[in-house]
Amino acid sequence: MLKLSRLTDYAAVVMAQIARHPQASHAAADLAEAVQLPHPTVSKTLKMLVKAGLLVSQRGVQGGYRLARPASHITAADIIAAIEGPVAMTECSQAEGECDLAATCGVADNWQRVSLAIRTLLESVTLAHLADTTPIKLPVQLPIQSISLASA
Amino acid sequence: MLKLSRLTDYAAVVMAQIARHPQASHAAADLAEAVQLPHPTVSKTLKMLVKAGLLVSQRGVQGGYRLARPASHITAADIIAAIEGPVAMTECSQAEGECDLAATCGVADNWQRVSLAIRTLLESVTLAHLADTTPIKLPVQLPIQSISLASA
DNA sequence: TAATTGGGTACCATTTTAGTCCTGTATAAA
DNA sequence: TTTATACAGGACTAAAATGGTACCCAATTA
Repeated sequence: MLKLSRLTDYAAVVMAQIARHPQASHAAADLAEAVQLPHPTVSKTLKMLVKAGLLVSQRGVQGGYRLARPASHITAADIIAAIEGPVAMTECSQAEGECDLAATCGVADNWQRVSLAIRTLLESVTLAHLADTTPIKLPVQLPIQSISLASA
Repeated sequence: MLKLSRLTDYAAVVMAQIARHPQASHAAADLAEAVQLPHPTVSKTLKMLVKAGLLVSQRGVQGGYRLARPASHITAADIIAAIEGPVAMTECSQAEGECDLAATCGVADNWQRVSLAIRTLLESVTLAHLADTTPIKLPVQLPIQSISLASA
């Protein structure tokens, strides 16, 4: 299904929540309340986002989390990578060494191109887009079609 | 990682193998040999592809598998869906009923737009592309960029 | 009728994921 | 300096998904 993990979903929701009030410091408990998810789980997610450098944290009274940089400079790919690791479609596309089956595979190159296209797409969607409640109007039909046609 | 399952990877490899010899009937054992994967696993994958309507099978002596339609009319999205179910990024984007958290989610709409863009991309890549050993040249930089800009 | 080849399904082992909890540490206010 | 607050890090468990195998049945053809 090419599905995101549930934690990644949480991460996006939480990041969006923070992005809507960028000047404030957000405690984990407050965020959990705001998005109606269990505190420990939200907390775990936040820690991962800090480790990935998307959030900065402040301990102690009045502490909490803030964006590490403007929402327009944080991409969907960043958020996904923070929770799930590098965005890649196949195992061989992230392994260092060659895949044992490279000789008989025959699709590796083109899969990687598709993977790259998806990554580029995800890098072009920012947290600012996601946090905005007004829809992004994606004119997917035409530009995307042109990608496949390029090979024909 | 937005990664495909390993079986999906196998499916793509096997489909590409069949697509390169579209007129022949391919027995599961022969395909397993050709792609250097265990027979039972390849067999399982083939059954899923038949059930999804991407391959047709013939039992008995000289039986085997063939493409159900030309490789140019089978998409990457078809293959992924055959193994993993419908292509969707989030759980809520495939569930019938509303998500309980819809009220506090705040990113649902735009995630779905991203999901749609990816699906459209995957639908634009055909098995003919994947089976071709010459690379598809994807000019991803420009057209994809234009998608995000459309919201700005 | 016998050999071949796919269909369907059940099953198990392993890995991944989700979720919780506990202990430690930094901060700020009293 | 003490104390309450809030994050850091990691261990741990339970549940689910995944990968892989095996078995028996059905269809086809020689």
